[in-house]
Amino acid sequence: METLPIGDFAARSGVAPSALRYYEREGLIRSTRTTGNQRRYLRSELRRVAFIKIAQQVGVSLEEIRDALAELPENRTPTKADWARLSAHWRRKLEERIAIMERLRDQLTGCIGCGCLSLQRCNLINPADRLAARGSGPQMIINPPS
Amino acid sequence: METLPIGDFAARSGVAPSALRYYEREGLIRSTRTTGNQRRYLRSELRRVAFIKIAQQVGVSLEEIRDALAELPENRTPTKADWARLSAHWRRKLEERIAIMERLRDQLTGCIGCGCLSLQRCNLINPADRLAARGSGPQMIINPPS
DNA sequence: CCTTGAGTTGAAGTGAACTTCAAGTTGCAG
DNA sequence: CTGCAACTTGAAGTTCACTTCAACTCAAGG
Repeated sequence: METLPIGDFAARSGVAPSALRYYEREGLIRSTRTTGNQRRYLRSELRRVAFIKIAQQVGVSLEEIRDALAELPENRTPTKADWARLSAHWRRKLEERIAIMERLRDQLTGCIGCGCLSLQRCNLINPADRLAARGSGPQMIINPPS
Repeated sequence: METLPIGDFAARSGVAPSALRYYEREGLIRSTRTTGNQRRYLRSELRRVAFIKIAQQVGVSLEEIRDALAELPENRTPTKADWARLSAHWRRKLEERIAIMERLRDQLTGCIGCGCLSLQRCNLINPADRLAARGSGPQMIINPPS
């Protein structure tokens, strides 16, 4: 089966070789090795990298992405159906996130204008159906204590 | 004018005192000092913190947020009009970002299913009207080289 | 007045997601 | 076969957005 060395794979995926090695260490992607220990990537791995990049745009951490990718079959190249199932899952996450941002958009001007931006009662804060934007950052807004 | 010590201000804003000191060092917020060198915050600073938190949810870096806040008047407490102008600007950013995520949502399943997720020609990649999701991360997707 | 909780500082630590570096190895074009 | 770009590794460095720590000072109730 045709494989790509890391430089070509990096060029095709738009991800730096160093990042690809990092992803591999973190268990997000896999590669085979030549007899001389150099990485060779299956073309199907491109789809994994694409998924990683898309999930990152949505604000998902590599750890969560790894967990999601773990649902793909280990022993065979994932089929369209495998990918479709996974992407349906992410579609829902994406929709949640879109909903949050739409609410933010609808209320931003009003809230700032009216001065309710005291964070106490404004519904920009503490939305029940939040989706973590980032692992770090001001978790209190989106993930209030208690 | 009535001011709040850092603990109270932290409680009301939902941001830890350490983060507030950090924001001050970075020039995002300001405080006055007591004779004994303790910080006292104007209530109007709460609005700044709220703005910071909202912008962060949208995926904006503190540096960009600082630059945006720099447009507020230095010498007087910002009025509703000042805030409205600023928030109108961010509303547009938010709308761009929502549009990107909607396109992502509409094409995710199809793209993954069809295999075009090779990142070459799929329109999930290299959208012309991107908005940086994060300062770090895979800028190539959203900010392709050359 | 005195205690004690709240505040002060600079410096160092954290975690995520990488990148850079040094020193060495591999693979292929000529 | 040789030369050189591309590859390998582990370790250390980077940026962002904070947090934690140590050592100290301030403010307010009893």
